[in-house]
Amino acid sequence: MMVESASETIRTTPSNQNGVSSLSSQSDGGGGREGGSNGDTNGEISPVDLLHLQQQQALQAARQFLLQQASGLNSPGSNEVKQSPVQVPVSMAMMSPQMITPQQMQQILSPPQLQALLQQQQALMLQQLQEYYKKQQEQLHLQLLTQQQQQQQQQQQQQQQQAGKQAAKEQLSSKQLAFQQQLIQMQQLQQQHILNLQRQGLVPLQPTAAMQSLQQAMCPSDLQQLWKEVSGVPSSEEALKQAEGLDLSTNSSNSTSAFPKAASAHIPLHSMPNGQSHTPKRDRARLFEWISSFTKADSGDDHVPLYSKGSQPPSSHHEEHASSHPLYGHGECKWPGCEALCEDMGQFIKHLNNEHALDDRSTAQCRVQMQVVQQLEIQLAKESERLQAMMTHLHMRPSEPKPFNQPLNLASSGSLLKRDSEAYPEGLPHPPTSAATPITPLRQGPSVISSSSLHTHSHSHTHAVGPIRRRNSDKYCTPIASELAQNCEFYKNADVRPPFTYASLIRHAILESPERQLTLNEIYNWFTRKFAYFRRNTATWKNAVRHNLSLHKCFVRVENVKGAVWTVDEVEYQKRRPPKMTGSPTLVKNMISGLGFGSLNASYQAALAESSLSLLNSPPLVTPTSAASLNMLHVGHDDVSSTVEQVNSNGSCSPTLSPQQYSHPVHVKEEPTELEEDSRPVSLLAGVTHSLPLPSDERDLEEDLPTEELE
DNA sequence: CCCCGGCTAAACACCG
DNA sequence: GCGGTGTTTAGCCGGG
Repeated sequence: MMVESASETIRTTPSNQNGVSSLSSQSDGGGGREGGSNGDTNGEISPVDLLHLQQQQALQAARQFLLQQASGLNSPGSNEVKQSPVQVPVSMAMMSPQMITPQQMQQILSPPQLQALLQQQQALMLQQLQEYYKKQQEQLHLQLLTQQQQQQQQQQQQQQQQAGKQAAKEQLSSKQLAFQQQLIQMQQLQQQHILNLQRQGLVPLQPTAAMQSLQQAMCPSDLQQLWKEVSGVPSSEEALKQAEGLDLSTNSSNSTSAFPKAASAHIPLHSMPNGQSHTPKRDRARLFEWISSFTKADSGDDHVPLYSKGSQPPSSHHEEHASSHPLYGHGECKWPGCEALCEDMGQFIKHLNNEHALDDRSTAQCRVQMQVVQQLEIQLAKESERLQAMMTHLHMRPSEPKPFNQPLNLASSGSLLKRDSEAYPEGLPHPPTSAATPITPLRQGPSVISSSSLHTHSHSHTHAVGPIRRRNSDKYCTPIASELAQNCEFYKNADVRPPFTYASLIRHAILESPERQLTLNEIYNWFTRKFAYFRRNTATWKNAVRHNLSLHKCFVRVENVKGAVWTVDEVEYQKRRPPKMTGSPTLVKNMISGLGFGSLNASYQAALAESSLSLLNSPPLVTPTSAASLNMLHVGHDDVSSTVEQVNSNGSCSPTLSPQQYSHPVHVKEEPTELEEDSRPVSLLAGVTHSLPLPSDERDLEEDLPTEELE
């Protein structure tokens, strides 16, 4: 009796984590440190870490805010935060603010509030960034001036000596050039940082002086050239194929490789929560808005002629609008590869809506553009590293130890960028700092948790913090594979429950194995290997694993020579997913409303990535008769990238459907007529795999299936 | 309120 | 008998 009541209290401990935990977010920076169990305190701070810190700051501010709210100190005032009064639960109000986890924070504070708080932090940070770069530039200027003075002096000496030391002189002027180069690079660095922040929704989109100088530094023709390099031909199919090829080819490549390859891989992997492969039509408008804003962020402000030839002076009759639309300028459309002439804004808008509507072509072009941007960022990282080395070599202090009182060590910006771009081993899709993956609120969990509430429940291994409803994440959180890939190190070291269901974890473990089959013990090992969380309470979760294996039809036990192994019946797994979830508009709504932080962009970003995931599913490598892969095409689920794995990790790619190929299944869980039911999706998609489908076709297929019950 | 999916706990059976 | 494995049931919880 005593035991029961005790366990009961344990179980009924606040389950307030509900969805939020799974809303966890981005990732991580730790993403790629492979080398070991380091707890990672190295001196350098990557941009991702920087963002984490920023989030922490925001959360800290939120805590203070919360405390104020709780103690009745409503700040008088006009802030929008007030428009949605905080409902602080009593229990919360009694807690020390430091006890409040980010999840709770997210629950307590309404998105606008969080947004506002975050924006405050962002503004601060942006300001600090700018100050930092300003200082750097000043230093460079100073150096430059010094060099010039020295040069002048030396020239005078030379003139006096008449020695004709031409060599020294040249050396000096080359030095001068180098400094000028550094100045430019510094500017670029600054602008890219700002761009990053903006793209990630961390900084409000404002045209800044930095932007303009960026455009001066990066001449449009270069970008144009880049675009052409990436997309080859501006035609949609070419672009699509290009993007597809890129994505398929570079899962394990690192970012320092050749240009087109480098930037790829991440986009689809960061795609969205399960089932989001279909963007509801009503969301398309917003998606378009997002894309526009993205482009805007890229191009900065009006006269940013991303792709303009700049030959034509802006006509006078489309001042405001013309100048306000980032895709329009100098009388022509600046959509990548378009250059259509539009006399006025109205015509341009019409053109935009007609020619660049939200379809596969535009999506693909947008993706390619993302890759362009990402590649530029990678390039920036390298240049920054070089600059750092140069400065180090020249004994220039990049900056004072603490130029301004902030926890962010921007001094190592150069090298930290390097880390982000180069230090991701084993093909982990390292968390991009770019538009390709803005901070996804869904992944804030790990990073946030890791900093603030990481080991909060270490004092007792109860479930007070633990039992997250993984289902939430399972429904609309990030694909498990990409999530795991990104937060691999995080979960490995942090005692945080992964936001996935046991079933999806088991499935992932099995699919990850070379043979697509694992013994129970191997599954156990995978859990303990991958998750610190599963290194304790073994009885509990092992029981759960066994329970899941037995319960779910998608797990098939196969007798092997050595014993029994478990495989995944992908069809069954997909069937488990409620079809309603795919593409549900409420899904996006939930995410947005539940998250706050700039999740709009993230959501649509993910949606975009997801929508273009169909490219990855294009079947050239897939056995056409594979019902499972077909199924995966149309059934969105949480583990989108698993489809990628299907293609990548096993060339033959007969995804786990036939355990017989290894041995004979002993007893499959009875489910009458389940095979017949599959004929429907197969037939619907039957034609898709036989030839490389036109993207639009595939998209339509993909889209019609789930949305038919929505619209 | 009901249903369903997910999690935990536990009992039980089988087997080496 | 013991431990591992596998199955099944029950109860709770949160979301739809």
